[in-house]
Amino acid sequence: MLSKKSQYAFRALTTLARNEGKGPLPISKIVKEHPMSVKFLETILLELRKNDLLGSKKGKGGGYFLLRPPEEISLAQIIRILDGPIAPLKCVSLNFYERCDDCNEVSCGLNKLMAEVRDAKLKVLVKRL
Amino acid sequence: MLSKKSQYAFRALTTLARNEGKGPLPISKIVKEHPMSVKFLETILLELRKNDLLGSKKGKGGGYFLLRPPEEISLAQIIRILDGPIAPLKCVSLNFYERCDDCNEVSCGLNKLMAEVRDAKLKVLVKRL
DNA sequence: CTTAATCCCATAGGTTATGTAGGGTTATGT
DNA sequence: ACATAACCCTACATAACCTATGGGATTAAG
Repeated sequence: MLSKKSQYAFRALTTLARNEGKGPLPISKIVKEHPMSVKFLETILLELRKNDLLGSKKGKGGGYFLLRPPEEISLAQIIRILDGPIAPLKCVSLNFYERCDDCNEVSCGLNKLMAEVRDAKLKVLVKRL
Repeated sequence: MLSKKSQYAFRALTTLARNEGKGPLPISKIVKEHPMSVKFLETILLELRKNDLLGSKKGKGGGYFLLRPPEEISLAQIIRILDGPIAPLKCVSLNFYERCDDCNEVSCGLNKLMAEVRDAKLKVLVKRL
């Protein structure tokens, strides 16, 4: 299940994408379009900024803006930052790999399937915003 | 991410599938093949039984057994019972549908994508065990 | 210089999910 | 009777999730 974090992030980013090139957009404006907790959105955008997806400008006239063109931003990136791995198991994750000690990765029938799931999900999620 | 519940269930079910037709298999035997908490597995198998995936027999010589041929059992069924919806959002779930009030389902760009993700996942998960 | 807008940061609470553990009850075959 | 095994209830520790609060730092504009 997609977390609210990622859901809200998706909505905020689409708004930011539509605002592309028009300077920073403050949280207050984003919330006007998508009713949600301002404080919660704040932490979300902060996290996206720390992961170099967004830039920000402080003070009056400040706000958030995309650091890359919208075409280069995908849901996969958002999810990886806010929710973690796309793969259903760490042992088949591309970006969050961890060895699993209770299944040997060679013979475990599960990780084969989960790798397929990962690829299937990715094929959809890498589409641009 | 797949829960441990579903992971353990998968392993237990493959063992039960291999034991098909040879009568009930007790938890003690399953655990011998897949080292895991007996108590935890107990609750898992119980849940699968309540959802008509498994049958059980008490007492000496008792244990668990599949209620259907292995070919008719898929990971999708296991996940739905133990982890819930396959779809990343309730509003696009086939088996756990719930209206979402903060996005209107017609124009929300997210649920379209998530429906695609659901289908992509399902295509893999409906394969037989 | 003052004010208002805005991002920034830390913390805390309530809820739910997760994984584990203990103890006792009931049914069954020998 | 006895041993085996499923069944059921409770409790707990940890983590994740979502929201809320209070303040601090920075900037633009008047």
